[in-house]
Amino acid sequence: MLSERRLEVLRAIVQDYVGTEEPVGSKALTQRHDLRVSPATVRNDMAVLEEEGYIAQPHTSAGRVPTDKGYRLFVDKLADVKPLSVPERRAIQNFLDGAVDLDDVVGRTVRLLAQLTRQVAVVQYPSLSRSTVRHVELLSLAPARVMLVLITDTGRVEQRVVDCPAPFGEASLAELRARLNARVAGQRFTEVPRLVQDLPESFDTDDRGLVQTVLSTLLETLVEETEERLMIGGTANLTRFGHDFPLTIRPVLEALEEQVVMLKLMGEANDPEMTVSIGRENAHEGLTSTSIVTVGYGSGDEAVAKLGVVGPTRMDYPGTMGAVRAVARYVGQILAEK
Amino acid sequence: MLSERRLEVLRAIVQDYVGTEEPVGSKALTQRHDLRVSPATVRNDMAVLEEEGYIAQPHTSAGRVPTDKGYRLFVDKLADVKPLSVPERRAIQNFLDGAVDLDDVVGRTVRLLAQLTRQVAVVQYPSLSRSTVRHVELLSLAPARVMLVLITDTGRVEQRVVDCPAPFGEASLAELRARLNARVAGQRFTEVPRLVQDLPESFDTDDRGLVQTVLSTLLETLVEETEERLMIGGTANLTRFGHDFPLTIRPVLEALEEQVVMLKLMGEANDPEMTVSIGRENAHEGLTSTSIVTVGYGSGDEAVAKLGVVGPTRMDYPGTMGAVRAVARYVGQILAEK
DNA sequence: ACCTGGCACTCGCGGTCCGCGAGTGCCAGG
DNA sequence: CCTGGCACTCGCGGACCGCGAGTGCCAGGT
Repeated sequence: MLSERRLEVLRAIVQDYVGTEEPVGSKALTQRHDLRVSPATVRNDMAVLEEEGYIAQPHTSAGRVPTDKGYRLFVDKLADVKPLSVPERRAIQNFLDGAVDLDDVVGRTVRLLAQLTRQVAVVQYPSLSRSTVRHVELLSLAPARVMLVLITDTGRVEQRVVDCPAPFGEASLAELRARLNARVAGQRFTEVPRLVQDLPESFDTDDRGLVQTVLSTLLETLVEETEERLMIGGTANLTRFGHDFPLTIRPVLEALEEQVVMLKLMGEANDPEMTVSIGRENAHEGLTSTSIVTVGYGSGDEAVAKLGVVGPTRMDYPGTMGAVRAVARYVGQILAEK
Repeated sequence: MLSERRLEVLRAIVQDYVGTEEPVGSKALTQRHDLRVSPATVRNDMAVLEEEGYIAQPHTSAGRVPTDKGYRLFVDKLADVKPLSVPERRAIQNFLDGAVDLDDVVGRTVRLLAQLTRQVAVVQYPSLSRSTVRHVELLSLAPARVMLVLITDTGRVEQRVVDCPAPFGEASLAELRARLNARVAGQRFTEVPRLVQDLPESFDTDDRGLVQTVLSTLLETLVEETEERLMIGGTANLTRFGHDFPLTIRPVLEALEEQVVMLKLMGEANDPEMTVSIGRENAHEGLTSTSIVTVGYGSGDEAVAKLGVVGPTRMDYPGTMGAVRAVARYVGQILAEK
């Protein structure tokens, strides 16, 4: 176990390095953080920290730089989440309050988060898997064609065109619409399959084809749309990454564009409070020199989706974590109001 | 006016520079493009071309590089749009055919275009202003609350919640739904205001409040949604931009994230065939070292939206233009099938 | 009038060399 | 266990330089 002072030294190294982006030496450390000991002592501590793998030297005779393991310890033990200032909070609220629909809420959240953290922001659309059905609408487009519209309580609307095996009457469609809604309106998505299971049986044989086709499309839509989508913003902030540009930035941009990748990574972030995934902890090659801060948000007590930021491992963790948490809270409020 | 051979020299310079990314000298030119003249002659031609502003030297004693004006001439007079190969065409079609809904079509188009051109792709959602109403659906959510769902012929669905001044009966709502659809279904957006103008008068005074509120929300939605949105992809290709990275790439990323900026730029591209905006011709600071190739696409004869790519001024214009045009055509076909 | 080979000149690029200084490890003494 | 001192390492930035690609110009040929 590391002594109190050594932890203090590690904390100082992380803070300085994050600030200056340059390897930090023993002398500079003692000057900027009154550690009450001499550079020589700090050097010994640093030797130990290096031995243990918390810091490393880019080259002999250079200062030290935190390793992934060092950041890990910093985040777990040494950093306090930095709360936002009052004006910042007010700005968040004002900005989000102007949103008119779900797309707008997500869009504003992304821009906000990117601006606050000066990093790349990623916001997942509220998941459908935990939401409920507000209404299912069926419209006949042609003798054997139905448009199915699904409206959720988070304000999302999905629509599909269904081709039926045989023509059907307007009355049958109205009947189906009524009975379907009676069963599923207000219910959770996950409940729907069970609730509609015996619905075809209660219809005339003539209409079974229609009913079954519509239902299977509905269930498909529910499954498909449970795959979340996300919005990304602030990629311009990647340019602040480092000097060794193209090599670092390219795979990051590629990963960000692969929504599947991001969804998977965010899916793995399961801490109810907040998850920080550092460097090589990220299960994706292109993101091994980035850290991802993720937190869940939701309209009520329950999280329905996640949001977060992607930045260099060398980032301001306390500040970033504070901003991410604050934004998640306010978005939750906004969604609850809707 | 420039002689035939000088134009030929300019074309050769553009082609070589695009290929090698390095200033091209007189000797290399004569070797790679049998111009049937000696390097010295080419040098004289180059001197003239430089005098006229079509090419420039980065430094004395370096090769020549095309200027914006040079690319302009190249695109206008010297370049033939390069058609895609058969396998490429087949791949496009296969890829786009798999799309399930409008979002998917746009998403796939973006990825396709980015991959084909190896540049940043921008695709505008089909504009509502020229589309027609397929159906308007009204659902009562609460005694004085209606949900309005607008379905367009391009497959887009918009929804709004309307709060009415007073409660209303289910029958009134059905009545409104029927009459409203009778008037606007199949009609263009732009016609809708005229068509519904006298609708309130034909209802009982009791229901006028409902009718008017719903109608005004509908009209609002039409206006709001005429503001187009767009999808962007392939930003990772920006890393191939050049060596002087951060300075070039940053403003481009910023511009791309400002949808307003991109919409404005695309809006200015009014050539029915294809528009190429080169370097400083772009009315946006951050994009003065990029070129934008834009083309309209649509489900029928008429263009409903635009798509294109953003890349360095030093891009393969014939190839890019060919890819952009081909993709626009296939997307048009897909939309028409829906 | 135009093209061409020859020639002197320019100048960026890449390589080498070197001194400075920040940073280190170690040691002996408090 | 901390500290000041000391010798050592080594990356960085600047100075220097030679190569070679590229140029402009000129005189002679067609």
